[in-house]
Amino acid sequence: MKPSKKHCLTQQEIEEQLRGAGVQPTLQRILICQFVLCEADHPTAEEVHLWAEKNLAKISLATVYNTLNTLVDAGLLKELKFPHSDKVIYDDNMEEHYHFLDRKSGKLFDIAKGDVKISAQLAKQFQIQGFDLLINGNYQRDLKKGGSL
Amino acid sequence: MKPSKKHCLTQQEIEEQLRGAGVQPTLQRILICQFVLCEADHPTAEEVHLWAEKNLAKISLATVYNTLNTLVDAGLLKELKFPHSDKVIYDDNMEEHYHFLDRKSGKLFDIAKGDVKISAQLAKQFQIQGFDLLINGNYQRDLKKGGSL
DNA sequence: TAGGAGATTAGAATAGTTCTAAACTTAGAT
DNA sequence: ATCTAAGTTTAGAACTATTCTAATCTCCTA
Ligand SMILES: [Mn+2]
Ligand SMILES: [Mn+2]
Ligand SMILES: [Zn+2]
Ligand SMILES: [Zn+2]
Repeated sequence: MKPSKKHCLTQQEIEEQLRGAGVQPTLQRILICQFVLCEADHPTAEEVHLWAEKNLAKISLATVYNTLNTLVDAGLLKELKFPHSDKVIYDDNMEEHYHFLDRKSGKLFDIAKGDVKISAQLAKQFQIQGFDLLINGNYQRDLKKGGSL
Repeated sequence: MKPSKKHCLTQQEIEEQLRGAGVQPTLQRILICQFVLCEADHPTAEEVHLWAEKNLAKISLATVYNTLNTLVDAGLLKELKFPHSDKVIYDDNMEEHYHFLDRKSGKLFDIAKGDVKISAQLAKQFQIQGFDLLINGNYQRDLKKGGSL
């Protein structure tokens, strides 16, 4: 059970994705995509920048922000903000979905929309268009099956 | 149907509330409470400050922040943050409740917890402790009964 | 009616992000 | 291959919301 690489893409595939989204595939953008599209899990801009520094790339912080914003505008990334932090986090899961926040670690987990049912009985003035839901609680790794507390 | 004053309190009552919560009822704090507990609806610190300036009180911005934080710590106010804005908003509704955001106006409405049912079928690793829910959509004021679109 | 805790204040500091404007790179058009 | 214009990267300044600092002020109490 190794740290699942999610979806690994070759440099070629990343370049195609960028071009397909109308974004020039520069060296910096390809590198950042390698991280945010393949490796990272809900990273912040700061984390992207730190990763770049450690991985043979000196990319300015401005470029990190520029690139992340470009990817968001191109529809390859979503920008999210949660109440427990001031930092924007970037999400490569483009499905509509919710999140679970582990209070202890601060780690976020994707929750499929279908796993949650929300029904609201509101006055008819309220025309609902969408829900932002953050579930918070405790994430218990390594839980044995049928474990009593 | 006038702009319902929610719950109007006399200066005496405010002083009692403050003292009861272990907070010294200074002039500045009483004034700010008059606004946040009686008049305002999900205000930001900036709005509290602007209101003070217009209402015969020159209160420094630092005091506005100090007071709001004091009221939060004393349990008279809740501090909320939503994804559509960087500013903290203060909520005098101390019941657990959700919010509806009108996309057009940016206005927030309280939604009673009982009006919404949330049920999540998650893996047992996820031990749910609470939900942060923001419903967004369109608020249609002055809706006639049985209105077709 | 002093002493001292606590409150207020102006302004500096901070954090995350965006802006500015100059330098660099690239993609075409010759 | 060369030129040019458009697009990209960059360092650092600017910006916004909030907190901190440290001096002054207020108010309770002995
Ligand atoms: Mn953005
Ligand atoms: Mn606070
Ligand atoms: Zn996600
Ligand atoms: Zn509320």
